[in-house]
Amino acid sequence: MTDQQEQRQNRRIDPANCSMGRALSVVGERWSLLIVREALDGASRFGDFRARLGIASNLLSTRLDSLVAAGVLQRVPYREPGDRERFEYRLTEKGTDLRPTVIALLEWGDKYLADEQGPSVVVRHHSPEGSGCDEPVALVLQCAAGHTDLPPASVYRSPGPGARFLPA
Amino acid sequence: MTDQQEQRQNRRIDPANCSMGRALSVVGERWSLLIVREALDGASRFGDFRARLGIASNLLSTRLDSLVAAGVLQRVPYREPGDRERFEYRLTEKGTDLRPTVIALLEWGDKYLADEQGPSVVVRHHSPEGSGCDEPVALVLQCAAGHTDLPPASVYRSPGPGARFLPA
DNA sequence: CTCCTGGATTTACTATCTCAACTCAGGTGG
DNA sequence: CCACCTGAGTTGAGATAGTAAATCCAGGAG
Repeated sequence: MTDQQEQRQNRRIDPANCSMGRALSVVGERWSLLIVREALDGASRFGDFRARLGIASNLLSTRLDSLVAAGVLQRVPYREPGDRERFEYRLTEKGTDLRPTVIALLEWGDKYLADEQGPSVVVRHHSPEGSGCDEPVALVLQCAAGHTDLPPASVYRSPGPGARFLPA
Repeated sequence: MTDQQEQRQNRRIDPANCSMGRALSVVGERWSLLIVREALDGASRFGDFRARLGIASNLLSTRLDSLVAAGVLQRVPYREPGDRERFEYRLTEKGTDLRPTVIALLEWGDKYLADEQGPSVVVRHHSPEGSGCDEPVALVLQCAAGHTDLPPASVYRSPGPGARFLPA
């Protein structure tokens, strides 16, 4: 029996009982991750997002609301001098924790979909004003024993504490 | 002038000229990444995906086609004994390279959206049959100088070779 | 007062997704 | 030879999500 045949017959984790599916229900459509990307890059106001993304204002409105509802963004009042109170949308910790996801997509896009000139964006270590190394940053898969550079085949999904299985 | 104000006025990279946007045009809707997730976990046949994901067959059909067109999956004929020729969908390298994206979403979901019992899926190092460490695997942001555990604020986007800027 | 501006909401339209039913090619059993 | 089963789709009606454009609305500015 081949691996695949075996896998097909084994008790399988219910795919709906997967954090990735839930994650996608929050950020799994056209705009959410792009909004998060811009927020990670400093955008916070309605107009910032609108200008940077070219998103329709009604959609931006509903997406911002749903990201606030999901706890990814926080609605914070502000007031520019000589202007009325307005709101801006700041990333929560839950929001900034999407950075690896954004970077993973960015890296994949850079590898397979970039212009001939190369990637348009490079993520670097150390803040713009800071001193520091300024080296490019990458995501690395690493196991708890410290092994790194894991080839795809050496990584597998196993049931965790919250696993539910499919009926045989 | 605050950082944010400065950022708003500086020359900005055209957000459409970003690999992440392009990546999202390939895998940025409800099902593609779930299909890739199942494929990474061994699914390859129409019925595998259908049973595991509960996706409507027409959508699965079009999604598989578009993933093949995008080069994420490859359509390979096979024939079970006593059966006619059929096709299965195998990940290409471009497809398996989505693993970090899948894992990033999984980790985020585990942190914020898991059941009380904990995550349902743990990604581990070393294949099921193999000897080896069997330790859980995580994504780590690491810069080329070897710095790791980079706090969100110490990472920034800078223009790469293919950058296009927005008109001031 | 009236106009202007940023931040939305409304409306009308289109595209995409869901669910259910149907097709179609080949294999099997009678 | 023929009815029928199975896996892999296709078709079509209705719901959901996205797009573009117009409108609203609460302050300030003139």
